[in-house]
Amino acid sequence: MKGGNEYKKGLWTAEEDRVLMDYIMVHGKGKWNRIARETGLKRCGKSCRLRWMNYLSPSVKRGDFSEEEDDLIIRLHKLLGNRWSLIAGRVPGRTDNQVKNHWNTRLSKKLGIKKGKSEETRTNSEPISGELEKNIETPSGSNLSELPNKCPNGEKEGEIVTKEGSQSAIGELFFSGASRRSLS
DNA sequence: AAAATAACCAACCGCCGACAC
DNA sequence: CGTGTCGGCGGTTGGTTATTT
Repeated sequence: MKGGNEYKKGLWTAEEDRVLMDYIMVHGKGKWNRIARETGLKRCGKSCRLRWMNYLSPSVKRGDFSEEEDDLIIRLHKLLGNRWSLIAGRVPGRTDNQVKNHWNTRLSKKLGIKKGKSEETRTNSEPISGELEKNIETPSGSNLSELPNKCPNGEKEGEIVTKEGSQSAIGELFFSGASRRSLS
């Protein structure tokens, strides 16, 4: 506390990125809090994780969102509300932070959704139905329920595993998400 | 051309659940 | 079994860039 916290804040430098990359190449992901201790990097574990997840990970796609991605996000948001990690898990190459930013800065505007009334986006009168589920398609055209998890290198991606035999991927999505945080 | 404003993006913060000790 | 630590999530903020006046 006193004496300040030894962790650095703000934008990452190329050198810090390199140290983080090197560590992950050798030790793999996880154990984020060890990174600072073992590499001398002056970043807390959370910051390292965020940097990797949102920027350094090879599975992160950069650049503009395509029309298909926009559409997919809009549909998923209708179903899931602000469950950004769940939504991002269904949008290949996009992170929760990217999806969240994209939504807040562009899509919500595009749809005329006002900030501050979050539940506006998921009206109570709109049940999660099989109809909607059918409408969710990935840019590649495959149905949501058969979408494999992203992350080509086999990294575990969130808690959403489309269990074989599961009749409703949406159900899985929804409840696994709902279990994390109380749905207010 | 300069100043003001808007838009965008990266990163931080606080909270919560899972897990190890 | 209780406590502490860690990882993950969603909301929010701050800095930078683009656009408008």
